[in-house]
Amino acid sequence: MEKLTIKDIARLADVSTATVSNYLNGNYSRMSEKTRKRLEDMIRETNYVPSSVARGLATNHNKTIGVSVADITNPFTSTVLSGIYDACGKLGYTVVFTNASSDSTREIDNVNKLKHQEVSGLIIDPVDAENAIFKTLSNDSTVMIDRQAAAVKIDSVVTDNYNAVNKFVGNMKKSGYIDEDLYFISWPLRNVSTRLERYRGFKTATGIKDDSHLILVDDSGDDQYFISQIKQIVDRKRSGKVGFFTMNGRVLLHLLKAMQALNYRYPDDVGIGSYEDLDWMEIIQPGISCIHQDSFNLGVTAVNTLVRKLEDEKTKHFVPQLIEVPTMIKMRGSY
Amino acid sequence: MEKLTIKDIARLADVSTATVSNYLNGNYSRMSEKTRKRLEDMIRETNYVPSSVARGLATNHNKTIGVSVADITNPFTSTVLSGIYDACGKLGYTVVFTNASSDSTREIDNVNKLKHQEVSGLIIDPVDAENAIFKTLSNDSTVMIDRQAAAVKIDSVVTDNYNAVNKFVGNMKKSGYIDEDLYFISWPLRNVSTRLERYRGFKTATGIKDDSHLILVDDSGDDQYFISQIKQIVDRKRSGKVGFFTMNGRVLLHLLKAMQALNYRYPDDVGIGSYEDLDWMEIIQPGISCIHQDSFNLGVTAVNTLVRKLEDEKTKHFVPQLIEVPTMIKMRGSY
DNA sequence: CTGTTAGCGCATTCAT
DNA sequence: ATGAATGCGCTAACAG
Repeated sequence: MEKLTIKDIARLADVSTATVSNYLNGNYSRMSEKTRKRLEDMIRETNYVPSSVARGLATNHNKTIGVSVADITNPFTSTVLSGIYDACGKLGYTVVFTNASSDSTREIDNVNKLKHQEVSGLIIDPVDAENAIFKTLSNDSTVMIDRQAAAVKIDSVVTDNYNAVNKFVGNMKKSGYIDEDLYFISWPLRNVSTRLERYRGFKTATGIKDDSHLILVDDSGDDQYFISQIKQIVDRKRSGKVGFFTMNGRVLLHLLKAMQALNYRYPDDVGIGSYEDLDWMEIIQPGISCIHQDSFNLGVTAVNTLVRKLEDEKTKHFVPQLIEVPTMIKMRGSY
Repeated sequence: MEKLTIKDIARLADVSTATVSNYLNGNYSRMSEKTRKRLEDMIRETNYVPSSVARGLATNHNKTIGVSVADITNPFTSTVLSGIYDACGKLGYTVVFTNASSDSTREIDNVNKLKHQEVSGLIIDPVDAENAIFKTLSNDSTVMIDRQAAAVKIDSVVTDNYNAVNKFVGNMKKSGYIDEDLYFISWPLRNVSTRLERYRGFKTATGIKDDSHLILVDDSGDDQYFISQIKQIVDRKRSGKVGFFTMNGRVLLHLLKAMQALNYRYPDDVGIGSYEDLDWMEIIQPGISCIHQDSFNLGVTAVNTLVRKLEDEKTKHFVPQLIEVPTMIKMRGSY
């Protein structure tokens, strides 16, 4: 199958390329009903599809959006990407994909590459929302996802981290946990907005002002120190039971590992709650009560707000907005 | 920042665009050492990057590869994609991403879109490897991943499903399980090569010829029938313990759910093994012994074999190959 | 309503 | 060693 060009179609339909071009772009008012039909048939018969590359060159707008994700391996991220792809498809956009593997340096490379790739717009799920590279981006053609910068200069689509945790931990209190025996477990905060916001929600709910109830873990090294902290907390509990809230699924995994090592069981020995809802959380015994986020919708929303900006010719220099996507609490009996 | 073109560089360096073009393409033999230096400096200073769109139009080879995955939400898939992206980056290729969401119809759309997108090559993680659409693709510019067609017409990079399961189940036998009490749990086979191959490995290991030891589940509906089957099998066991091998992580999740319902515990009441290694498998108590596949490497291998074909001008019409990536057995005490 | 023409940014002969 | 000219496939005035 040789590739047809607009010239071929023009010749076959006995019109000029300009007319074909107009047809392709829906400018039907600029041709007779007859030639329109003729082109319609011609194109269907020949299965002709215009070259998006050539079109991109001519219009400087190729209907592709560049995506940079922090870590595609994260189940949250892949669902977001799924939403992005779906929404793009519906709007006729192509997505070129980029992955930072949680490395801020690679994130910079990715954004630069994407900029030079001449994409129409950018969606970024940032490793580091404060990265200087983002200051080189215009809010007119980019939106951020999940993590927001302290000073939002670019539209950001995020989950309602603060409110969700505030409410969830509030529920824990209602079922008997006291402030002094509630703890927030997280990756090192490192100025990452999701962590900060969720923690802020925890602090509001418990009224704890200092960081004495903040426990940190990370993926590197063993968990010896972490395990000893958990033990100490449980040993010194003030009330009947300690309640832990983990910042996400992987942190929860660390907690479960530690509890295993210490031979603690939930919900009897301690109570557990978590941000993020992963498939295994409803299978293990008992299921984990958690905050479920609609990550697919996050992706869709990002695309829609981006494309709205891209295709809105008149108004430019939009004022940066923070768009919060609601979450859902799933009760499964882990506290 | 306005965008520079090859013309600007030519003017600034006081040479013709042809010379700049030659420089960009590494044809240094076609210019003096002096102008070469000049261009080098010029380009660095101005931070000029040639337009890949324009280049694509001119050369009809845009250094982008199109990827169609069956389901980006699958952790296996996202790791593969990660490998694909990494390898592409190293080779200077861009990836345009497409997701079928396990829908064979969408897969067709994706492939068509990609073909018309004028990508240089295609990597496909198929929903249905037997899809007729793949017969329209040339082996010279595409490779398949994970699932293979019965008659391999396109290079396919897969894990060594058959051998891995054969060996794993063999190990189960060595530790006491008898053929009659070993069962293979799977999604409906539906001609999906990974399922067929893994099942074949199971049959070879156990010597069971018929399908009496094949149990099917799926994600739709409740698991009542499945649960009753499990119960029946355990009730009628011939030896001390029944051993189950699940075809992948999600199937394992169904089994665990059923066992919970039946109040069975592993490794005491029954033994468990699985294909696929997910993070929660080493956390739950006890950990799940399984077959770990290097999915990242699968992606990398796919890209390398694809790009080798794309850039090998002389030989075309390669003979389709089946490339097997080795797996690893992780013992964790679930049987 | 329809056709002509001049680019878009780059690669590639063919001259010089 | 270097440059002028032409074309890749399409869009966008501008004519007619």
